[in-house]
Amino acid sequence: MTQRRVTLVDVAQRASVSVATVSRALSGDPQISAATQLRVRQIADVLKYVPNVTARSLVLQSSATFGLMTPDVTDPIHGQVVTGFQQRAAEQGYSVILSNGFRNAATEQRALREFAAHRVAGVAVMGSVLSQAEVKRLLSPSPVLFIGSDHVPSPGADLDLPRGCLRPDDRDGMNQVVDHLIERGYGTVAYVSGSSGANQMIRRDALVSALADRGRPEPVVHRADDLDSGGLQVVAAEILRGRPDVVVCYDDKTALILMDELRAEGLTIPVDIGIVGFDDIPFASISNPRLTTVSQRSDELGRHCVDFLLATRDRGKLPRSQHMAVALVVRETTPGPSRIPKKGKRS
Amino acid sequence: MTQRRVTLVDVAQRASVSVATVSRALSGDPQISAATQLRVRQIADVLKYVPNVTARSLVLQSSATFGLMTPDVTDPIHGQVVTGFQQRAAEQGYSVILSNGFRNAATEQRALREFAAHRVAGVAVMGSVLSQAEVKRLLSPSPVLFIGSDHVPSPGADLDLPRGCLRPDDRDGMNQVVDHLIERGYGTVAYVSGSSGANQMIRRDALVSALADRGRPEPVVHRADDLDSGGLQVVAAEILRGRPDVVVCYDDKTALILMDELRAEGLTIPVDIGIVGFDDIPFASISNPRLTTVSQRSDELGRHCVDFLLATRDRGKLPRSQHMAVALVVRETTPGPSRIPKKGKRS
DNA sequence: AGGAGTTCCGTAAACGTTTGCGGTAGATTT
DNA sequence: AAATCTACCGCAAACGTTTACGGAACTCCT
Repeated sequence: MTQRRVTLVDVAQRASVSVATVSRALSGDPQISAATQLRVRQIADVLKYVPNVTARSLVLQSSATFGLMTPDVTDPIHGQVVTGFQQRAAEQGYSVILSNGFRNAATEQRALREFAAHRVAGVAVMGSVLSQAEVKRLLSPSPVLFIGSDHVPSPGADLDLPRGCLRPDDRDGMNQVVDHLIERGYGTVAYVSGSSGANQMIRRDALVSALADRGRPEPVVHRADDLDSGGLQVVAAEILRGRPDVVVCYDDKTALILMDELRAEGLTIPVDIGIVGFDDIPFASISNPRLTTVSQRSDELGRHCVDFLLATRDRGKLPRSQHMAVALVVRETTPGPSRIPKKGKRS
Repeated sequence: MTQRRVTLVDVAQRASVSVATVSRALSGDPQISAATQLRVRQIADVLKYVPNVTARSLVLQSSATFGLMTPDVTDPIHGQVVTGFQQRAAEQGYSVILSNGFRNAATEQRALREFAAHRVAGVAVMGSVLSQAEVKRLLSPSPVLFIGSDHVPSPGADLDLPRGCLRPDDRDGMNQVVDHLIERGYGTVAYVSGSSGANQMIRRDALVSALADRGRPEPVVHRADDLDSGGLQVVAAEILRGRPDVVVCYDDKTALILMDELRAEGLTIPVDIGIVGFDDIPFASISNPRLTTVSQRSDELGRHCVDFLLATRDRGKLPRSQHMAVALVVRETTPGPSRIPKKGKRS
């Protein structure tokens, strides 16, 4: 804390060259002779020189830093995205500033302002309660990428695709789910939404479309706003009254909590009722019974985000919005309404 | 991307004052008249001025930024610490750069160097595979705080306490666990370690001490290095042979996976065997059966970390190492060896 | 009326980099 | 021997802040 950190001038003095030469030598500028480069590098090494990125950012007018805002890293699905994002960013020499928005407008605004103050090279936002316009306004002119947002073209539209959104292919996922449900002989299906705003609607709509496309009756949808404080308890009660054959949930977290509530109500899964989740978080594969869900490579999504941002830097504008591939993974919570699950190894 | 961002100069020109005045006005310096302050603030507002923290950091020789290195945010327990850390940091006007070390020495070194390059105001490190000395060396002179490390005084020592470590009170936790186990009539107990290095030893030692203090036989300890790729499968097989009454696990994640493996082997929990975890991650309370575990407020731990770091800034040296309070929460996996669990509401 | 205080603001240096431009020395050509 | 070229390197400006210091204008006292 007290001693000064070693700077370029220290290295320069020790090497009897100018700071310019040191800077160039360390960056491998061919203008500097190989001999000098080596010598400078060695001296920088023994002096334990660490470049000051804030100074560098200042002159370069851009910091090798990305901002990443999530509702809450505690959620496994967010954690995976964050991990992938940070990992890929590090590979490309970028740091990432993390901020939790907690689905609170004021907190999110503060977080985005913080990113702007840091002059980040780009920002990825997931599950914001703010409008995309406001987010862009706060961050401008840094490129922003929306993870799991809805400005993604429907299969019909082709021209003038929206840009800067990345989300799992809910439509495909729900199609797979419904096909599976039909094959297993389920009749009535219910849907229970999670807590995140616009996000869940997309997924819900994907389910109702999938059902409709196959001539199936509409699902009854239950809405749970507050997952953590017993919001699913009332949903469980509703479901107990309705008694659908299977309930598909907004995400695995919702599904897992719901399973607990349903068990508390005396139901046994999957004998009395089937459950399907979405995301395939790690705990989905070790729950009891193991959860059938649609798997998305969230870490890949995170990694892809920084590639998106990097491409923006190179090409000047954000790439087109994209869907990430998903895949249904059938486990133990959807054996078919009449079949009794058999104990055994994992799927 | 293309347009320039508004700086102090822009505001100064518009307000017909000097940049110094603008700077002071925005920071509420009493040297500037109230009238001028108001006017400057308004102009800064309409111009949407956002201060450039990299420039500020450069002149202040310290960036309002903390570094936080975790093995992997995907782990819920780490996610909670990160969340608490970031939240408290934001409250204090600090940003946090997140980096995953993945328990890989080279990756961790890169991450720490990155922190040093950012001239962070402090760093919190959890679950590193590097030695504390090396971490300090890489980061010097920034203060470093070790989360879950072992330089914590044993209850005997009092003088010259080590500094800069924060971890849950494993000893107290394991005492509570063992008391509970005895009360419930468990006889033989096994321990299975997780994957994190020095960390798990502390917890294991806490368990064996707790057992020894109460005149109980030593636990047989199983070691699982690789949680994700079936490392617990062989442990489950071992346990099947040993058939202890109860197995206490390094953490909830280990416990939950082990439960799954044990079920796959045909055991039913808790009738055939009891399980206790550590951490009380969210999924511990909704597993089937619900996991009894010792709860630590990981988010509080994270928050406390930034207070630690802040205190270091003010007082010049790191505060003494501390234990965080923990509390046993009894749920359904330890009803006693003979009792059959009854269905019902959560504990 | 002149000096001392007070209040308010501007000047300029500094933080550690990067990089365009110019310069020097030696080598090569005329 | 003068001129051109090449290879290497230094000078200095710039990035956007903060803050010590000085200075102008005004008030108040004697």
